[in-house]
Amino acid sequence: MHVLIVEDEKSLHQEVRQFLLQSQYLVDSAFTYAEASEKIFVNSYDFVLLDLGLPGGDGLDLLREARQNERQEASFIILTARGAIDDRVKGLDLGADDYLPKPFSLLELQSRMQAIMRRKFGLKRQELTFGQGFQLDATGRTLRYQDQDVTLTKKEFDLLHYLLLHKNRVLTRLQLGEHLWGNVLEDDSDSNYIDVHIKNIRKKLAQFAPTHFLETVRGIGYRMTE
Amino acid sequence: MHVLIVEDEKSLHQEVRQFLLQSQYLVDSAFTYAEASEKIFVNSYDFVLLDLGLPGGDGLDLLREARQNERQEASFIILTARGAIDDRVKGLDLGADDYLPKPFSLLELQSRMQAIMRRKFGLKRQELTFGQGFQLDATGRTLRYQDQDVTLTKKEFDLLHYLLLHKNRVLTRLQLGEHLWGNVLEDDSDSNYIDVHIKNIRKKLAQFAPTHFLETVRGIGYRMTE
DNA sequence: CTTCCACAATCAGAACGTGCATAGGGCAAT
DNA sequence: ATTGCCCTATGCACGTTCTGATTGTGGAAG
Repeated sequence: MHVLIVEDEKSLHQEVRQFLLQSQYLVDSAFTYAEASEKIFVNSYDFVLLDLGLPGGDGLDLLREARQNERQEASFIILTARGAIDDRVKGLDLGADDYLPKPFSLLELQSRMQAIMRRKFGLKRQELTFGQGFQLDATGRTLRYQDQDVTLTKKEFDLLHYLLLHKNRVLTRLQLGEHLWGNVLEDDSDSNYIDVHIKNIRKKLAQFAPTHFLETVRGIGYRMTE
Repeated sequence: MHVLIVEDEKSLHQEVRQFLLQSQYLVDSAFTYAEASEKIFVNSYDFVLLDLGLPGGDGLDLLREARQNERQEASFIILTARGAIDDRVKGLDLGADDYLPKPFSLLELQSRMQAIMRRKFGLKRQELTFGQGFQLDATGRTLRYQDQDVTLTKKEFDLLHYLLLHKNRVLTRLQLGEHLWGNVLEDDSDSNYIDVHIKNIRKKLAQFAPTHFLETVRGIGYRMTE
């Protein structure tokens, strides 16, 4: 799931960002109207969290713009201090998916996002399958092989999940470290804890089926294929 | 992709450098104003990561200088202590491509660079094709011939990738050495490790199709054609 | 056309680096 | 106090990269 946060107030922005990163979203940031406009145009997001009081333009215009582009499938959630019913109505008219008045709790944000996802994808959960018979349920945090449960620890699950979200891309140890451990500015390249977790994951999965889908890319990192 | 890091604070510099190297960028370094100015003038970069608080001069002057040189195509990303809004505005006015407040996450840096690249080249995924049926995916670090995987080692992949990025241009051993090994100006012409790698690449590719697209240019270096 | 030389290609093996396996200690949750 | 998870440390094995010697080749000069 790819999310764009459009919010100029730095501390709030950072807070939301951090939270979403921890929830396994891929997060992108925009602080101004221009930045947001460009990113929405260039990338494709699943969600756009949109603050209305932006420097450089009215957030609602962004929404309008985006809705005119039919290729755009992002769900917009409007964040604003203005409790103004007016904005709310306009926003929803223009096709916003939900509306969240500031201040809001991160948990509320999360539950609204999940609600939208349910709406969007039916009642279907976020399920990722791989390697003939494995099925990872991100919301229930379970992994199944055919009909048997596979128990993973938290870190193992997160690591596998993250790799799975980026199927067919090589992820470096640094990238993994940053996402899963938040090592923002640390260089523990001398540590091998990621390797150890990978090894443990492989060991657990190998009880059920060969694990060639979880590849080592020598000198770079790891990759899930298929 | 060739990046110049301009940052006097050593540990941060090193960190970013390490990360970018691992992300397959070609990295060059400058610690002072003078050093940076010279390197920007002499070389051509795709990105310049520019710290503003430099010994020997104001970083913004560097940006201004560079922008006056129309042959200069580098994208500038400004790195500076959080909250200096003034600098930010000035930087963007002068034509910086993006702005990153310290401290920043390496992933954020990467995603911004990718965003800029998308803007610049309109690329989504870096896929390069060559020689009737070969397809190289830079993000997944895979090479395919029709539907079969071709496995290359790290150096082989990087070398091929680099040649491919400069299709139809002859690359000298010095250029290749400089970019792939960071041998800035060394006359180790007595070593033939590049030839060896070329040979190994040819050997692997030849299993699938003739390799006339990878040419030797006698006395100069190598070239990918088509 | 032949000779000759500089440069490229090839090859084997040495040196190096990286990932894997394993074990154990610290720490948090219970 | 006990359990289980996460991280660290270490040695090993293997794949990768580089070296140096040798063979092969294109092209300029005679």
